[in-house]
Amino acid sequence: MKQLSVKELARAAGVTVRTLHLYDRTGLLKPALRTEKKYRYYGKAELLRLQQILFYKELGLSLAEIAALLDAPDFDLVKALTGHKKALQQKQQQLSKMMETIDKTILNLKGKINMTHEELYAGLPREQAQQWRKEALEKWPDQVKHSEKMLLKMSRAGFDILQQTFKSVNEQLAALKKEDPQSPQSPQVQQHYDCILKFWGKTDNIAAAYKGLGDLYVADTRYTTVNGTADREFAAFMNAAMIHFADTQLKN
Amino acid sequence: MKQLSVKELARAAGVTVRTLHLYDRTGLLKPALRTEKKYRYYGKAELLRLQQILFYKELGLSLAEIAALLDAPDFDLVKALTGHKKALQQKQQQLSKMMETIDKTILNLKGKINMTHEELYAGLPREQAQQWRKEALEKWPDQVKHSEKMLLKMSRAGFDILQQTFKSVNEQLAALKKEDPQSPQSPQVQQHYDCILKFWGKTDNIAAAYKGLGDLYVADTRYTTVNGTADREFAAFMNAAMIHFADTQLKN
DNA sequence: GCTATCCTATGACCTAAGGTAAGAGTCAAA
DNA sequence: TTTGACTCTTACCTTAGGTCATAGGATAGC
Repeated sequence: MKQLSVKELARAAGVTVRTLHLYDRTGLLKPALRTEKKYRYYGKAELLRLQQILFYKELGLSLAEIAALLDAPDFDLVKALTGHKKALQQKQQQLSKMMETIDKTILNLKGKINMTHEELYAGLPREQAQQWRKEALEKWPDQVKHSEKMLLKMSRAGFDILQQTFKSVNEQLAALKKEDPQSPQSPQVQQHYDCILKFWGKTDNIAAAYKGLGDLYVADTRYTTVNGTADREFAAFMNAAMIHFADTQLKN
Repeated sequence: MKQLSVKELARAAGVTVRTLHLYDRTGLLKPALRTEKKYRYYGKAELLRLQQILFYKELGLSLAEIAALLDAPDFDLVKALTGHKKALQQKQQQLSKMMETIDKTILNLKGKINMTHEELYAGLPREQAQQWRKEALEKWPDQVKHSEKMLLKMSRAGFDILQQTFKSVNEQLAALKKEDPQSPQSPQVQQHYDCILKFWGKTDNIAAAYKGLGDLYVADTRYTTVNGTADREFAAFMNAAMIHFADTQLKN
C-alpha cells in the first residue's frame, strides 16, 4: 500500500497542507498513520475519502455537514441535499435582487453625471468651438445661454445618444442632397428638427428660428463642412428642406 | 438639531447597537458627538450616512468598499458597481452549477437506494407474505430466487412505480371482467404481462410460465382476493385472457 | 438622597474555512 | 555533516457582527 505524505496527498487532491491539518484536527479526515515524530501518512482509503469531501464541498455543503453525512450511516443524504438546494435557490434569488438594484442604481448614477462645459463642445477643435460660441452669444445671447444651461443638465449618456443621432441623421440627409428638398416623405428632416429641438431646448417662435438656421447653413459654410470641404449643395438642400418643413409642419 | 443615542439610531435604522459600535471603531460612521463619558450621539447627517451604508450593504458591497466609495470624492461608483455585478453574476453561475450537480447526485442516490427484503413484501400482511413465499419457493425454487435477487437490486423508486402500475392495471382489468377475455384490443393484458415480466426478471419459457400463472389465478383464490372476498369471475377472466395473450403474442 | 431599572462603554471570545507566518524539529541527499 | 526540503505545532488574521461579562452612568420613583 502506498503511503502519502501531507504534501503528496495535498498535491494529489489539489488542496493545501493547511487544509489537511485542519481536516485532521476536526476529525474530518484522519491520516492512516501517525509516525512517532507525528508525521502524517495517508493511504488509498483516505485519498478516496478526501475526494468525497471535496465533491460535497463543491456542492456548497459545510465541513460539518460533510462530516455528518460521511460518518452517520443512517444519514438521509437525499433529504439533506434537497434542503441544501433550496437554500442555494434562496441565495440565488438574493443575488438576483442585488443585481437588479445595482442596475437601477447604475442607471440612476449615469443619469446624474451631468455634462461639463468641456464635454459640450468636445466634438470640435477647441479654438473653433470657442470662436463659434462667442459669435453665437453675440447674435442670440438669450437663446445660447438657455440652450447651454439645458444641455449641461443633461446626462452624459443622453447627450452622447443625441450627438450620435444627429450625426447619423446628417449623413443620411447628405446622401439625399440631390433629391427634391420638398419631398414630404423624408423622415430625416423631421429627425433633424427633433435633434435641433433637443439641442436648443424650449424656444420661442420655433418655426422662424428653424428657418433661420437654414439660412445660416447657406450663409456660413462652417455648418456644412465635412472633412475640411464645404458642401454648398448640401447647404442649399438643407435650407430648402428646412423652410419647407417649417412651413408645412410647424404651422401651429 | 435632534441628537440620537446609539439605541435610538439603531432602532431608527434597523440595526443593532453592536453594529454602530463596529462602524464607529472602523471609522465607517463616527458619531457627531462624543460626551465626556464617551456616550455616542448622532445627528441627522449621520442617520443619512447610515442609510447610505445600509443601501450599499444590500447591494452586497463590503464595508471596506462602502467606506471607500463614501469617503473618496473621486470614487468611480459606476465602475465599482459594474465590477461588483460581474462578481455577483459569477456567484450566481457557481450556484447554478452546484444545484445542477446536486440534482444529478440526488438522482444517482435515489437510483442506488436498493430494495430491502422487507420492502419487497411490504404490501402484504407479514404472515401471509412469509407463507406465500415458502410455497412459491417449494414449487419454483430457482425462479423465485432469481426474481427476488433481481428485485432486490432494483431502486426503491423503480419498485414503487412498478407496484403502483401493477395495481392500477389490475383494477382496470377487474373492470373488464365481463368483457370478452380474448378481445385483442385491450392493452391492459399487455401491461399486465409487462409488469409480471419485471417482477420475474428473465424467465425461461415465458409463455408457458405466464399461462401457468393464469392457471394459478383460478386454482388459488388468494391471487384474486380483494378486500377479503375472492373474485372467481375475475380469476376466470384473467386466466382466459392470459392464455389468449400467450398464444397470440408470445409465439416467438 | 437612595435605589431599581435601564442605558452605555469597553473588552473578550465566537463564528467558517482556511491563509500566513514563526519557531523548531526531521528527513534525505551531497 | 551540512544543506535544503519537508513537517510539526502554535498562533494570529480574515467578515460582519453575536453574545456575554463587567463596570460605570442616567433617570424615575420613593
